[in-house]
Amino acid sequence: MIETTAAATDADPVQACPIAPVVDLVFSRWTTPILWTLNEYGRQRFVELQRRIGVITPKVLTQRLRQLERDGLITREYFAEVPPRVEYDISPLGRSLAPLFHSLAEWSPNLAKVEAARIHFDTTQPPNRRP
Amino acid sequence: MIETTAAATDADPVQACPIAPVVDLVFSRWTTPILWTLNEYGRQRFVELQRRIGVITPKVLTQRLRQLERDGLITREYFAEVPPRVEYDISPLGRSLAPLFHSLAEWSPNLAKVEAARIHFDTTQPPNRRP
DNA sequence: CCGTATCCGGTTCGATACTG
DNA sequence: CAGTATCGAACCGGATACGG
Repeated sequence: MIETTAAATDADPVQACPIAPVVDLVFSRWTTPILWTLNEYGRQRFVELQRRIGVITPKVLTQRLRQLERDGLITREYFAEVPPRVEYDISPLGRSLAPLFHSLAEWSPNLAKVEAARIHFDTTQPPNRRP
Repeated sequence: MIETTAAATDADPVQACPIAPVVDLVFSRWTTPILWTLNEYGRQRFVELQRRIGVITPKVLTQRLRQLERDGLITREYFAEVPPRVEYDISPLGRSLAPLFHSLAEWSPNLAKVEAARIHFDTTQPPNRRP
């Protein structure tokens, strides 16, 4: 590596957490719903995505779709019709994330424990300082 | 379900992406490095975490630690010594995320493909509009 | 050592309006 | 239909300083 000091080595975020790059890639804002929807419902066009995701504005949806296309996780196909039609789909690389989504879905029942932990924390730990 | 209109059903973000709550919980900013470090290096104190993670400020680290403690993913133990000592550790619930982290680590070799896709995109797709 | 308090700058998001 | 342009606002997150 270029950095020579031990401090720099310790301070390297990737060193501290090797999975951080993957997280940034896959779990950035809006990327999860987009990939999930494409993986679950298959190839679809812009407005379908927008309606299924629910609240996202066209601007932000476009931004995220471009990003995911650039990263090779989704594909975009343009049809020069009137009215114009664009179809998005998940790519093979994007589909390779499916097991990951499956793991996440499998863990989701534990959310009940999280909710219980929050209630416990809020009822036992006062908002002010704690020893 | 309680919602009766189809529009509301379609617009429900959780409906659109059931794993979104888990993602928000586990992959919020800084939570991944914190959980990873605790899971990898075991019980440690505040400054150790701070040095391993690298660049995080005490304020933000405290915020995220509190959040994770409240969610039941980590534990905090205070020792009334001089100087005071605090030790954090991953909880059983937090440790149940380990397979997830493992899946992420397994996927990380694909980052090379992402990098290649970006280069391809940047060299073939002009910055201006595309059909 | 382990935080908390305050200020402040930058990203990012949403709302809105408009084009091909 | 599928975006793009512009604007304003909110939300972190970092720097700094201080307290138990």
